[in-house]
Amino acid sequence: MQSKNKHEINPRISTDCVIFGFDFNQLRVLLIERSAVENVPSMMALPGDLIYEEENLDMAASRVLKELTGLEEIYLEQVAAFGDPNRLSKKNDQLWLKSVRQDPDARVITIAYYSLVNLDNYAPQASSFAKAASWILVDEIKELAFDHAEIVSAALKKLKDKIISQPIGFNLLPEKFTLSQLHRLYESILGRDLDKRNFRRKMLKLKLVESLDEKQEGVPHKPSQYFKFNEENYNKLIENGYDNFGF
Amino acid sequence: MQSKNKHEINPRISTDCVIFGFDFNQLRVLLIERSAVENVPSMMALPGDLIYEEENLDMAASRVLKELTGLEEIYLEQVAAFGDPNRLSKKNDQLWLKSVRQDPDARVITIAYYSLVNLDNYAPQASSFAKAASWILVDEIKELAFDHAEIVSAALKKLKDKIISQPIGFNLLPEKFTLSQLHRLYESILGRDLDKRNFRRKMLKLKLVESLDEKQEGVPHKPSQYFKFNEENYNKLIENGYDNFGF
DNA sequence: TGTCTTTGTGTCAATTATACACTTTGCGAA
DNA sequence: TTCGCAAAGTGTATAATTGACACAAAGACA
Repeated sequence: MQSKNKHEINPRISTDCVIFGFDFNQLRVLLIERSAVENVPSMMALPGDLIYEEENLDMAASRVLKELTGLEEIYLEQVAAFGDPNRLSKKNDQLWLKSVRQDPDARVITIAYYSLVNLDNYAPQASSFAKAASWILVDEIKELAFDHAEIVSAALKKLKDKIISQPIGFNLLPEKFTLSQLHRLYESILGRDLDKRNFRRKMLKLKLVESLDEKQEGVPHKPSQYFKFNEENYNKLIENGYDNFGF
Repeated sequence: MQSKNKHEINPRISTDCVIFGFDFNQLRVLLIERSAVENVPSMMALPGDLIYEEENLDMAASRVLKELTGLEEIYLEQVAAFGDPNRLSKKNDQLWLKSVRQDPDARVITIAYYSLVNLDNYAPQASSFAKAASWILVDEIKELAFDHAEIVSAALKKLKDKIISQPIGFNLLPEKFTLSQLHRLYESILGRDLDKRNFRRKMLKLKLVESLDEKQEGVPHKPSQYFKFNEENYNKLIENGYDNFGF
């Protein structure tokens, strides 16, 4: 780690956050709008910024997320580092950087993080250099700034892998939820249908949810039972090394 | 990504490589020996160094690995980024850095990579600042420089996750191998026993190995059949989204 | 020819995965 | 009031997979 020569550089380091949210129907990602500058239309991007001196990477990701979108207290997990020397060199990205950055040609390596939230609990408030922050349907993302589309894909893959092997996903739901909501959540993330009866059977057998004495009201169909997440059983399961949730 | 203030830094970026090798019995990791300096005994470390300007992260990892150990053409996969501001600040690490680095206090964020090789095919040759490079049993690693023990743990966890869900591991074996060797390989990585008959049944059903018309010779017991990896079937399996190898 | 060592093999029971369709509930419109 | 609607909720049969378990076969060597 100590050799020195002309090739070496001090690149800049940023973090970008891929926050997935679920609106009871579809999976969305929190994106900010990059301001339009001369000849460059505005464009959606992941919330991300450079890290600070005294921060570790996790802290940097949390801070940046809060600064750009107002969201805080979100558990973030690392996706990967993205460091292609050309990751900022698409023409529009370059033009944009030139108009807003002091050192537009500096290489930037980014550490991507992801998380899952119940988007009803988080109303993003754009600030700092973000012009807007909003929840965009994953399926409708077209072009993103820099290599952010690639980062979103990598984060989504990570999320799929994780939800297959571990019963996460309860963070995305409100305190009380119905099994149909949970079912749709899993289908949204995995991008495929899951049999309703088999899904319910599995969930109930694991005892990760317990039914409340409360039903939906005012719906024009049979009201569904509300459930809550049983954190105690979840912790037991994880302690026992259970890592095959099996979807 | 463009705000500017006093907190921001240009840290240095390195890569560290966790190369796992298998000697037909146990899992080992390729470590280099960090030179002793005044008052600091020599210490084992992962091969790692700073990245170059024009390199992407994968290329940097390959180059660094080659420079320090002579190993090349190894497929490396990212583990994670490690960027704690104090990751280089253990006392002995600091003393060592002061004696060999021009800027011992610079913060260094490292991108860790890992791989698996058949160690018979790779005889490490220490060079550059590595005093020695050798294959150390994973179970016998004691203290490593910097946060490298943490990095090895993270890489091992990644390797386990991967070998559970995907039939990797053939890269670790010679072109022809016996099912017992493959069996021991899996047991070494997972750190637990696997039933011999069940293991063989699963391997043969997946058709990832095919038997050769060749047996062991000169062994003082029943000679075992040689097999080879069937790459075609492996690719088919991966294409079909098969991701539950099931160990 | 006997002993040693590792290879190689089959079955049964338990668990898990998959496929599949109808009844129930409550609302609101006619 | 009753009818239709929409989503909730429920059971079973079959196939596939897992896990546990013990002994015979092959070849080397003494």
